[in-house]
Amino acid sequence: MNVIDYKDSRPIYEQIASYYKRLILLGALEADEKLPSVRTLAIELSANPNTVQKALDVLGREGFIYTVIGRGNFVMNTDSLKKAREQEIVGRIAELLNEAREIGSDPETVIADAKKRLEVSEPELTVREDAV
Amino acid sequence: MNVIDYKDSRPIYEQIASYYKRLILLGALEADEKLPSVRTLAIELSANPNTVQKALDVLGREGFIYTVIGRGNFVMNTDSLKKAREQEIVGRIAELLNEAREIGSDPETVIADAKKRLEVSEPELTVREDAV
Amino acid sequence: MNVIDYKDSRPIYEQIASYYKRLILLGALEADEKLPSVRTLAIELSANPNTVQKALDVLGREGFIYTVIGRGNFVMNTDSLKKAREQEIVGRIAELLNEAREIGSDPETVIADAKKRLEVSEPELTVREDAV
Amino acid sequence: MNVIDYKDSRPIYEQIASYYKRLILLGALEADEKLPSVRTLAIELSANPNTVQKALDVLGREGFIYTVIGRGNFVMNTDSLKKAREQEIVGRIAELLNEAREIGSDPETVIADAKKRLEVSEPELTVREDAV
DNA sequence: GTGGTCTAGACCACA
DNA sequence: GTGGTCTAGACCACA
Repeated sequence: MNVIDYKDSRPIYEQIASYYKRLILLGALEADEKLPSVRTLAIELSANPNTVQKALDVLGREGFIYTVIGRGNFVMNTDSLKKAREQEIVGRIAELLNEAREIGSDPETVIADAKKRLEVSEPELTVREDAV
Repeated sequence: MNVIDYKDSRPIYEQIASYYKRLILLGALEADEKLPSVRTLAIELSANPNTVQKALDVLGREGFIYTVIGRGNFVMNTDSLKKAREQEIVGRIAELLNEAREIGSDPETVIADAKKRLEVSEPELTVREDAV
Repeated sequence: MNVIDYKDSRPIYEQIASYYKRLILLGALEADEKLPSVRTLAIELSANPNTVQKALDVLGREGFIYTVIGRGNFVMNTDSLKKAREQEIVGRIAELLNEAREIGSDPETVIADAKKRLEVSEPELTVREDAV
Repeated sequence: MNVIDYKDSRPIYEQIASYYKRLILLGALEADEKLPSVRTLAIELSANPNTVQKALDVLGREGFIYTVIGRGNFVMNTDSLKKAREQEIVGRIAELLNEAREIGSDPETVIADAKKRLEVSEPELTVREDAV
């Protein structure tokens, strides 16, 4: 699988963890779904089993999966995870807006510019723009 | 000085570089102002001169300071640096908003929540927005 | 290996970096090929590991190699690097021709003289130009 | 005078030497003309007298000026200097063209591109192009 | 094993 | 005095 990007400066275990965080938050993996074994994942991802184990440790520590010894790793229910991540995002954006203001940029302008860069994904809206 | 935080996972040279980037972008240091010498900084920051040197290398490479051998390090003009940083902030916020949308959060709500967390500094403006 | 020349006024780390830039641009090292480890290179080049590390930092920063911690340093794809270097060469020659003109030399003569000094490698082509 | 550029990475003594080399090769200073004293130059250039002396040392060593002890520094006759510089330029261009060829660029294309970047300075030619 | 960081201390060019 | 380079050697994160 093309999960690991060697040109990415982040460590491999973190890339793997990020990949699964994303799948879980997006709902691509359901709550209580079992993940493949460490060995299987290592083969699928072409990574060292130690590295995969470290990624799973991170996912467990951050509440994305839970482990049942002897049975495997399972996906945690994501509702609270989503809320937590949303709060992280809110906090991070607030920090960035503060910094922007500190260096003399108007937060509203920054927000407007950021919105322009949002990937299009609301077809109705786009259509209506065309209709005008 | 309390610039270095050993609990911070970032390397010391990067913490020092970040600290000065911030001072420079905020305008706390003026263009062409001379920084303290490497040796002086090392003492002030309780770091090794080599580590300070590495931090200054980073700052030089990224256009925050320029060096005159035998004279010292000087602060670069920050106009273009500020614009570049603003663009970084815009891009980062756009990424975060995209991620929020992916996990099912409304970008507008996220923005509204982030604004609430902005350090208060322009109360009248906020009030007038409500009044409109 | 005879990479380091102590009579050369350039620092050792830069000589090492230049050496590898050349190998990479010439295609002597292929994309994604692994370089020897820092420690191995240090022994081969008779330099200190820190110095080798600094050379690799330069190569990484300038886009010639990428690093996977715990795995090693790898050669970057060189297409864009070659184009960038070609543009550098064009710019440098333009500067030199301007200077030649300023001191009263004819740029065309200078170019013709420079061509005569090109290492011979396509004799037929030169002959045919004369024949035209 | 605006000879020294602190943002230039070259040492100050070299910037001063370059400045005078240029003036001499351009003919702006005539053969056997006397240069101002070290002290005077130091003031005019806002530089340290030691630094000015070092620049003059370089100019003397490379044959651009000669010193009469107790009388001052004088400009050398520039004919041979110009020829030497022209040969340096020819050699450097040849090196660059060789390098271009090594990385797969066509020397003729490189030359053509470099010519396009030459600063315009031959009005008649330009006019004729318009006339065509 | 592999790269990255840091300290300590020496030595050099430059102003 | 000021910055830049280099060696020696230790220690850490990562795979």
